[in-house]
Amino acid sequence: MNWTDERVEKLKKLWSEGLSASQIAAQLGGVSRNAVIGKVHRLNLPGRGKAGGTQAAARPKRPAPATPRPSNFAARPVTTRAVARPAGNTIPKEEIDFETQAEQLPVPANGNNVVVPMSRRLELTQLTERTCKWPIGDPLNDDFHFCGNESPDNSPYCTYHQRLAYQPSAERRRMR
DNA sequence: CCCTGATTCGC
DNA sequence: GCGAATCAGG
Repeated sequence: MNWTDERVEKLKKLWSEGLSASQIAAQLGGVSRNAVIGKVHRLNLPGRGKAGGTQAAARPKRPAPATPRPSNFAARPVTTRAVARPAGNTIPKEEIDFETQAEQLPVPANGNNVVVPMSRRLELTQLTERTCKWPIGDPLNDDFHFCGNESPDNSPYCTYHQRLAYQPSAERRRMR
């Protein structure tokens, strides 16, 4: 597809709004994210400094053409060190007042321990073949998003939303 | 593996 | 000028 003036304008606009190259490519259509990035560079648009999700600056221009290795020298064993990390926590502030918790979760105690998974809050343009496409929220609202959790094989939904989507007759009868 | 942007280079 | 391949990083 050609880079018409309109498309270039849209590119500039979306890029300035901070959308990622792949998102822009998805909106423009007919181009890859590489094409978008290439065009951005050719237009001399400001790249993404440290914000959003890119670094890769100050790289050596050359990937080192060919290593002139002395034949009497064996390849040096690269020593990689594993550093112990502080281990980030994912503690969801459990400050629940036990006297106030009249009703915790509406989970039916009929045997299945179904837990509503946390969604990844993906936007439409970020969905891939492996992401759950279960819509959450009002499409007219600006907090509309998709589940985005991993879906098995080629299924459009994750294992949780699969059940909601297809509701096996046997399971449906047991409900409520 | 998913994603991000950056760079190179044959076309 | 274009963008796939590749690279580097989260």
